[in-house]
Amino acid sequence: MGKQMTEMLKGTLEGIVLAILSVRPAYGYEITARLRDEGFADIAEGTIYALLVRIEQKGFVDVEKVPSEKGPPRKVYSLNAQGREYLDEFWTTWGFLAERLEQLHTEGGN
Amino acid sequence: MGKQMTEMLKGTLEGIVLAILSVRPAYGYEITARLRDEGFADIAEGTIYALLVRIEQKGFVDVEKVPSEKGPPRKVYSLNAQGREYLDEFWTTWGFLAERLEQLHTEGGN
DNA sequence: GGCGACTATTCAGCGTTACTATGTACTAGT
DNA sequence: ACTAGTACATAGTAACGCTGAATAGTCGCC
Repeated sequence: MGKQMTEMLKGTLEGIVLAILSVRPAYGYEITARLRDEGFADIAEGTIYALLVRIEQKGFVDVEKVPSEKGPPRKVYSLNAQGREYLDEFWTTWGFLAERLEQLHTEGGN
Repeated sequence: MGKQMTEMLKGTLEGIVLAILSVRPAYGYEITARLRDEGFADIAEGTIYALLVRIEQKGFVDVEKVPSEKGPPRKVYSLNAQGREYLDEFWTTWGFLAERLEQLHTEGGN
């Protein structure tokens, strides 16, 4: 992946995953696959799992272990109230940043 | 500043500064002040200076020392061809990310 | 029954980035 | 002198995503 994208994902990837979980619960492998499908081709699996551990420790998600038909049991994550609140803040922060950047982009001309 | 913003700025702050320089050359103190005016209230001076050193070392900017009427001489940075190219890439990367996030935001409903 | 392919999670070590906190230096006003 | 404003610099820290590898379960094929 481009280094630019790597750095840009810092802080936003967490929001992206929370946003995915806000639609419906999901487990790590599934999230990774979905991100790949949606164009984030090179996000490392390890990155997602580490992120999931982090948001669990922060208390943004509830976890349930569900047996899988194929392979080891899945850890299904679902967004809780605290996570939803944090996601709201995320959208606010993102909105501010996106607005500034759009302004800079049109200002700059190209 | 919120921790969310801090993390989100990683990777984008560099683009923001390059975008500012693409309009016209500027020096560190000036850039910091402008960012403050534009709502990035709590960006530390040290952050900008460190960033400027970085983009200089990467060869994205040309530097000229200009005496100031008040205080030490200014280091005026101007975007060069390589920096402009990198800025283009930045906008492409940013555009992709912004598109994905907007999609997620409307999908998520709130 | 052994092997690869797919599913699923975990972890140690690394590089990059922004923040904190502090220091240096020059000018002007009181 | 002293303070405020201008202007730049840097050492140390924390957070985050990536690399690369390990572990473990299930399935189908030869």
